[in-house]
Amino acid sequence: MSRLKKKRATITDIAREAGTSISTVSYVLNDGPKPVSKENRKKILDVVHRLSYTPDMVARGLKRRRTMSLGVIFPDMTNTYFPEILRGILEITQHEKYNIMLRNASQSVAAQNDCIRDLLSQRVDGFIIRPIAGSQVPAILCDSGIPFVVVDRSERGWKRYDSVSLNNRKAISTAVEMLVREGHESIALITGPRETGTSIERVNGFMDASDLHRLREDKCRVLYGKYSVETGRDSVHTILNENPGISAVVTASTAITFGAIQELRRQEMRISVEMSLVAYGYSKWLTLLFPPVTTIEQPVVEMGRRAVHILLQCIEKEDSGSRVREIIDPVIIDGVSHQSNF
Amino acid sequence: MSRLKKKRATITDIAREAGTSISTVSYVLNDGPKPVSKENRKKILDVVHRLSYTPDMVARGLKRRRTMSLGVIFPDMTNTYFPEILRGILEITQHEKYNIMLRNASQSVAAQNDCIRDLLSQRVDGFIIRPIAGSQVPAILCDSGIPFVVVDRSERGWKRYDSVSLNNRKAISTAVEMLVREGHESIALITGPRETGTSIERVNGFMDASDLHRLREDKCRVLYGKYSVETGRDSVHTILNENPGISAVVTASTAITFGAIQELRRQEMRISVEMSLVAYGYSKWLTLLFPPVTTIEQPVVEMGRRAVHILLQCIEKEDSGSRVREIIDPVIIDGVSHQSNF
DNA sequence: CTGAAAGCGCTTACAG
DNA sequence: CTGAAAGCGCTTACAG
Repeated sequence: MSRLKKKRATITDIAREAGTSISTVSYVLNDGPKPVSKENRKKILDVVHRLSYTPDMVARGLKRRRTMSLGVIFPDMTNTYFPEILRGILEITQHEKYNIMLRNASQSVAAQNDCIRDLLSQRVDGFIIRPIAGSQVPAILCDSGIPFVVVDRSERGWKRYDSVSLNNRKAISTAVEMLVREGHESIALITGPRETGTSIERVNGFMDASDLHRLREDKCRVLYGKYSVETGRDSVHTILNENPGISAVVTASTAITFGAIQELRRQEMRISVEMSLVAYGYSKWLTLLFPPVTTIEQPVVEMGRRAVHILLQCIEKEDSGSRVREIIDPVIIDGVSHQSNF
Repeated sequence: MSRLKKKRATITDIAREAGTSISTVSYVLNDGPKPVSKENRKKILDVVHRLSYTPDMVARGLKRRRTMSLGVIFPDMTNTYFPEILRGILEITQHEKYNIMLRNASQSVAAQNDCIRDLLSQRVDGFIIRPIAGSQVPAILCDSGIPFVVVDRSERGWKRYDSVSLNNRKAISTAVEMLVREGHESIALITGPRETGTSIERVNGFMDASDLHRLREDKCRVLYGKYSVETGRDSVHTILNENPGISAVVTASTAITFGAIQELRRQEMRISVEMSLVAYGYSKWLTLLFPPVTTIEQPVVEMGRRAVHILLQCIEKEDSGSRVREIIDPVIIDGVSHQSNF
């Protein structure tokens, strides 16, 4: 149980034991850049195995000027949305032998800058960043010359950089269309803050569909709030009080959806019967509610995967090529038929 | 937009510009181990700022033999349980200026070993590991002499090491007691695999309470399955068919709970009226269901926090001191009163 | 208070 | 096919 740090074998140990130079050891460890004779290779590999040698990636990183690690910055960690993106990121990075260094910017631009500075100090090879709402691209990030890709938002200055985001506009217009097709003419959208890019996109989607199907403006309604449970709850409350004609609701985030359902149940409104609901969100729990809620799914894991792909492109081919701007379409999950998947 | 990697300033650049030796630069950067004159300090700090120098943590890590990073290994990432633990871990590590290197062991012992080997190669200063169910402590981990702490499980060989886990036994007995106090005498527990340590603990908790309150064995029932939605669904189905006398259910995980609720709703059983339910789980969504479900919360975020604390103790004070074995008590969340928190 | 020098564990251009 | 040597960017014991 002693915690004495037994010193690990180094390339020098291997060389000594195998009776070669450290260069030769390195050549076999890296399969190059020089060839090594069969005998030496075997001798070296034997020793490597016997001493259970693992190369020191720190030393290698210093020498190669490549750490094989990516900085990942999210505005917070309490939101379950970000762990989902992370899952997608991790899936690819682990496969590609990259490390990620995760940071929480605590919803503050200052903290976000600290994270960037810190990660620069760690010598990450690239960044994946979900910007704080309304923030500008930090000078420190641009100046570094390190490639980065923006996920989930592309507002303001960020627009000029590689990014991957969701097709929020199409998602909401699809939701509305589904309801129209079911015969609804009086539909409400519950969405986030009025000024946020993502919310504007959602409202545009709502407009697209209501224009297309000539829904009467006075029979529809957009309610702004936050992407939160409270907003879902309060908005449903408002709708039931102020707009009794509304027969269907589109909820623009997972949290809003849970809040909305909660309030509908509390008011003993039977979902799908007295009030129809289409949810835009990502939580696997969402599809598990009963009665099943039709969900337009945010492919949030996929967003993480794509971000890594784009970033590794930038890092590995040093092409300062053209900007990549991916927009991921939503996935429609019919509440009822989806049940069988679980 | 050119991606030419502008070479970063090094300590040598700073020394040259400030007209001092690199030693002196290092002394001010580290506030020691030698004192530096006011003038030199100022000159150096000016240059540091002007060149926006950030120390190369890779080089520093190599020299200091300390990377300030912790390896974190989970058996999978699709389960939303692990991101919650991660959140707790990250909260502390970020504050303590540690990095984490996250790995997914894909529910395989072989992959788990690969992760350990890999992280050893990365020269992490310690490990936090949630072992694969039923796995033994990998020799490679013990032999490394690197400190580690086990989270969430403490079966088999793992028992001998620092760990932090949940008081699953107490959680379930508490759940049962709450139901007994409400007058229930015929209670079912829906839990995970019969052999797993965590499941055994839960069943023991169930026994504790039913013994204490002299519940008749033939009126109660324990249903084994997986910690999954399907198990929740199927078990409720079974109970309703085979044990019509049962008036209350304790669900032993979040996923089981969602499955159970889904099935109860589908069968049009009114929760709390025709069937009472106490859930053991962690998802914030859980408390948002309506009618509100009384929840025994798994303090899963706290588990992450504690794990880091213990590990940093081991790393920073090199005491090969006695084993730490923390067991975290559950938190009771009364469904109804909790509503106001959102 | 200051600095020259060794060294952390690697990679690789260079010479043989 | 092999190896001696320089160097990646730091820290720190040692000497002054």
